[in-house]
Amino acid sequence: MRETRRVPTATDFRQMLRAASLRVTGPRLAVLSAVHGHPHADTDSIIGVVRGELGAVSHQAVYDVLRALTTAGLLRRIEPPGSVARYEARVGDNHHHVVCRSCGAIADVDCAVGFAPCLTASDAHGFTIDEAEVVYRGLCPTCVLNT
Amino acid sequence: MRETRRVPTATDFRQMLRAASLRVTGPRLAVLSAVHGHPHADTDSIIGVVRGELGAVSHQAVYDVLRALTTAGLLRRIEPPGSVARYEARVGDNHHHVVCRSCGAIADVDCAVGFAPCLTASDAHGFTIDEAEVVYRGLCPTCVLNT
DNA sequence: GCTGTTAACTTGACTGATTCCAGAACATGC
DNA sequence: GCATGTTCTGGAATCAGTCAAGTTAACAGC
Repeated sequence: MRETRRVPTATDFRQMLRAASLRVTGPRLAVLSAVHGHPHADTDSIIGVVRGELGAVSHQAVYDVLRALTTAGLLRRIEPPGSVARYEARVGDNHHHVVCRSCGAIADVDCAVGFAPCLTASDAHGFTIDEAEVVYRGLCPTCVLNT
Repeated sequence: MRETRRVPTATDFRQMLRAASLRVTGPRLAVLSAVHGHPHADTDSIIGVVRGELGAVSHQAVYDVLRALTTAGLLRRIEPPGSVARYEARVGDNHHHVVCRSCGAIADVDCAVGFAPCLTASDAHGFTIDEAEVVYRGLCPTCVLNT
């Protein structure tokens, strides 16, 4: 059902940027790579990873790149309640997240109820709904053990 | 199915506070009243409403009261992505929210799929899930017209 | 009703995430 | 190569929310 997700190479990243008509720069490649390698990482971690790879990069550049890549659709920004913004590289598939109440760990969850889970709200007050984002809350395996 | 929701009086708020073993103070009554009267209001609006009623109240007091009432279960804190924290007085019933992409308006939505909508995630990575929060995104009636 | 205890409020400073700005550096089309 | 428009740098600003110390006031017990 799910083929092995090949780890994208620098060339892949390059092509993704070109396809989005964005210039290919060091910070952008590094950010793309960092997010692919560290799903659900917050901005600060990403800055750390990028700096580890490139040396000195301003936090401003990372914020800028993250926003550019997000609006270009190469990244997805998620904002779990009680946490700072995080980014992930899985885009385009309708998946959601579990957040651990205790340690804040995040994992991906494919929705069980098909592709548009709760899109059929009973009474939407006249809103035109086009997306439903689900955040599950609970305890991760580690925290369950330490209860 | 749904009886008329009586607007709570100051006496009701008083009793709610006592029931939660919280002291009855002016700021607390004013905050409770403000949130009941302005659902989905952000902290700043609540501060405004409370000051309009009581005169000078420190923002710290309002933050403090909001947290106390939230942990006591009298209020619910919601954090829509891209917006600051908001509070509402509907607690205890499993309902969700629609957020307008354009103007940020928020409305309540009762979940269509019963009482525990998407709690059955297909693969929860070993997480023990106990709650699902759904945020619908779309356009409110007003913004649909202005498209 | 008075009083002591202790929770709640005030004041003011502070943190941490994010954004804005102006100038320097750079990728890319010609 | 060169011009040009975008991107990056560094610093400062903003904004929601938190911390800490001291003062005030709710309310339980007399």
